[in-house]
Amino acid sequence: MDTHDVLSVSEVARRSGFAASALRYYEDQGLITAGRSSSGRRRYERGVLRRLAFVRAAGNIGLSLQEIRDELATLPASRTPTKADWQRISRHWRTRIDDQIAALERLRDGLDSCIGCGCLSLQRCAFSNPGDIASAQSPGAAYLPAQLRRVAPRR
Amino acid sequence: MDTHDVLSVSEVARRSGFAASALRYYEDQGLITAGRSSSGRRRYERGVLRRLAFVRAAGNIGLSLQEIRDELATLPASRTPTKADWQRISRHWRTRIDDQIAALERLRDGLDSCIGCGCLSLQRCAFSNPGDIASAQSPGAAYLPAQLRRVAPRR
DNA sequence: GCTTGACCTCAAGTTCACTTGAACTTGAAT
DNA sequence: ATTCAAGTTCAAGTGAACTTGAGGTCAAGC
Repeated sequence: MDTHDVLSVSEVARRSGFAASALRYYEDQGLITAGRSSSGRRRYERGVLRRLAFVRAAGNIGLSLQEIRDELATLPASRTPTKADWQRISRHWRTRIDDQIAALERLRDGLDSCIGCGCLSLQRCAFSNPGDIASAQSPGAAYLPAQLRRVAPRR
Repeated sequence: MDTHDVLSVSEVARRSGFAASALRYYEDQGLITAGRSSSGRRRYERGVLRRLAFVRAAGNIGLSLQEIRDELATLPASRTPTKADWQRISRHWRTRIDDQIAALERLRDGLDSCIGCGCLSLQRCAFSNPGDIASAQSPGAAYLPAQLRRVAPRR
């Protein structure tokens, strides 16, 4: 079924869990590459599965396809990534995840303090203060990291 | 500047931090309401600022506009929400945030274990296992709650 | 009386990450 | 020989959450 370590679209789709259309899209976007058979069909090297697993994992921590492509570009295209490669990337991801967690914790704490103080108006509440009201003593809406945040555009 | 406790679009935009176009959109979507002046201009009651702060906060924890509308609908439209109203909602949000944090922590732990074990292939790694490889001993990609997850469609 | 600026409506555009559909070719099996 | 599944390209559609643009109204200030 697998002639020469080369995979068809449907095989890659099945084994990666991505739809064939997504694979074509990713190729279009430069995240993966594929060779062609004599009749024009895509032929994937097995390494593509590693890249796709990477894509999924990166997506799971909230990276955009653009960012994923950039990060994939830092992995040497052909050879299997070294431990150093992986550690560099995972440090990056780890930081990102930590930031997200910290942001959510701040959000939760803000919510808790809102319950505690019973400030129902939400207007002077640090939890969602968008810069309303002259008494801007709160730190503003700096609870979430950019990717999660929906902030009042400053002024 | 504020005649009779009534606010213009630009005032609400400034004080809520939402663009005027967003305010019109939210009205269209039934998240807020506005009266009209004799010449057809929007006239907002001050309460709209509370609702908008609510919208922003809810958006920050990842609720869709649809969900926000549903939750706003559980607040009695006219009167100021009671402490009980707020506690019911905030319990809901609190749970949601906790889930998100827990999901990210699992993701981080998965990442850490990947660094530890040096499994560069990402293929049998629980961190991003998309269901590839017969040795499906890992729990699958159940790391993130639905809203954050990008899972391999099962089969 | 005229310009300015704030406002109005409604349709269409934007971004992201894909999916869907139409129209066509290929390789293998019956 | 024909039928079928699997593949191809390219254009257009999807949905969420808005924004932008065109074209028009209205009240106030000079």
